[in-house]
Amino acid sequence: MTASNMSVPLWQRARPLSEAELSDIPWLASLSSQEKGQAVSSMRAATAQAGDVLCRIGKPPTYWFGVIDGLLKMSNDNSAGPPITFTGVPPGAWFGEGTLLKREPYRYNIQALRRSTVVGLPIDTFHELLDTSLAFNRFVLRQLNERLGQFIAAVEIDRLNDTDSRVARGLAAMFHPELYPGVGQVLRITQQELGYVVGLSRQRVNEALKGLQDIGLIRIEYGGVRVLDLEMLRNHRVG
DNA sequence: TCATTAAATTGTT
DNA sequence: AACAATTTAATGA
Repeated sequence: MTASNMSVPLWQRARPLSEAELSDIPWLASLSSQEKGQAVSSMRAATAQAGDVLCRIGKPPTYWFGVIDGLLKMSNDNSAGPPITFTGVPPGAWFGEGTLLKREPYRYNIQALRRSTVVGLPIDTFHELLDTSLAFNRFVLRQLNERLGQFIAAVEIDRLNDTDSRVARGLAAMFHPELYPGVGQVLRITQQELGYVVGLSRQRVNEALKGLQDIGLIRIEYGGVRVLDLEMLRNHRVG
């Protein structure tokens, strides 16, 4: 899967957000009307094709990103060390605040696994909202806290180095209701895409999914997975 | 809206 | 990696 575009042209095709898209953004509702206007007028939506890169390791921070529709992955390919996918990035996700806060270069790549609708809030607006809006601060803080919990869980599972558990954790992470409110009970992801996210072959993912389905944690659907017991999926271990 | 066809996805070897 | 079976998406009457 090669990137079909160069560094930034994704945002040259950017457009204002539709009403439906705006209503899908959870933190907008808690802003004052003035702050909301500020955010809405500076935000841009764009369609990323499969393989498009939204941000690259080492590039200066430009936007706070949101996913309206589709699927992205966060990884460290083409950096020193082995390629590792940190997580899949499903609809409802907002990310990049850590990099923006420190005004440091991105530490990961974000790439579209399939055609996706993404939103960018410029870094300047991001900081203005941080300086003026208590509600916005609360959202960002909660976001950072929830994600910290996810990464701790990730380290825990990776120590076990069990592939079934990696699939379970990767799935459970993307079903996180606070971080990814756009997902719901059914995550739209193909087994091929899940393979990219957890770093396994499609065949291996297929076997792991069947195992998870047998013990009643998920139901495999065409082009997606339905979660039946998120708590058990999170804590899944072999044996 | 329905039938037909093409494309995508899955399950299996 | 390749294959067949199944599901969805697209097309046009």
